[in-house]
Amino acid sequence: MKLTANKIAGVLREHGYKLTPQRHAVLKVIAASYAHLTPEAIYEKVHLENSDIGLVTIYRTLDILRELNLVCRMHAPDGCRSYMMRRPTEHHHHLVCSSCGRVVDFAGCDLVDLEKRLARETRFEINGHLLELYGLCPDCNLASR
Amino acid sequence: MKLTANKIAGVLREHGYKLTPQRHAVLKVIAASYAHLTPEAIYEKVHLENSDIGLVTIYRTLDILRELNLVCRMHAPDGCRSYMMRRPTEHHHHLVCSSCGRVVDFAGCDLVDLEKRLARETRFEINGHLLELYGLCPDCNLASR
DNA sequence: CAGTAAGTGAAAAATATTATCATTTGTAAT
DNA sequence: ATTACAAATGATAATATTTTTCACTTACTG
Ligand SMILES: [Zn+2]
Ligand SMILES: [Zn+2]
Ligand SMILES: [Zn+2]
Ligand SMILES: [Zn+2]
Repeated sequence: MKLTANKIAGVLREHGYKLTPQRHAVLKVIAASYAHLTPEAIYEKVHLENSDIGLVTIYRTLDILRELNLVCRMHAPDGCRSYMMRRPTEHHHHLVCSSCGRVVDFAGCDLVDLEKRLARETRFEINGHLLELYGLCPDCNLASR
Repeated sequence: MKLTANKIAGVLREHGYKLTPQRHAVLKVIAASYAHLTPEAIYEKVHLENSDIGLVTIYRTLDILRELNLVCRMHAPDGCRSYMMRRPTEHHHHLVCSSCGRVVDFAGCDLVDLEKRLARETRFEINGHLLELYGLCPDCNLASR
């Protein structure tokens, strides 16, 4: 995981944002996790180390991290708002374990043919898509036998 | 649109639900629309004709209609909970106009190859997906020039 | 070290959804 | 038709989620 404090500071400053301990704490929690996390979950994890951060700041920070492409906001099987470290820089999607929340990023969604076909058939101008795959990760799958 | 009152009544009764005027009103509003509607929007439309239906009943009714596969619950570009008449009976997805909300259903999402590849690579047991396409319908596209 | 704009926390407000409960009503059996 | 009763409803309250406001604090600049 190549997310040095320096790099974060750089990205924030580049865009005129200050590097506050709160922002650092939030990013640290997200960077440490390979599962998606809700704002509430992030709040709780942040609190274990740093108990004077308000939930509001979590929300505000997440908005900024999202804007700077440092995190992905995603739709989990059980909720429409959670966040992940953004690890691939290119267009990608998420395969999510509905039991433990673990996420595997994948590229190559390859919807262009479908989109072309539909654009032709419907005359829509298609400009985006939402795609998430759900399932059970190997660990949870074994555990459930 | 082949949604006769009789047919609705039948589906409801088959599953032990009563056919109330409220349920009929909700379904009528949804059946008349080719755009996705939020619970609030449905509430407002229902009220134009029938002002004594509570929002709670809208929610309850939508749950049931969803369970009976009479409506689709979907993710719109601007919100994670809206409803559409379910017109195709088979597995399908939605192409949504982000300006007017109009929805075109389409089948043939064809994610099986992708899912197979990922199942092999990740050892996940994949059991579902969320897919919505977004764009501008021909009318809104023209209007925006 | 200031000076200052940006950031923060606490609280309140705005939204969205679900639960509770007394009353009403659709249905089916008289 | 009348009745019996489980199911459904509306009003209200409760819960949950997200945003706004504002006085105070702090990270950055020079
Ligand atoms: Zn991602
Ligand atoms: Zn994609
Ligand atoms: Zn549909
Ligand atoms: Zn599909």
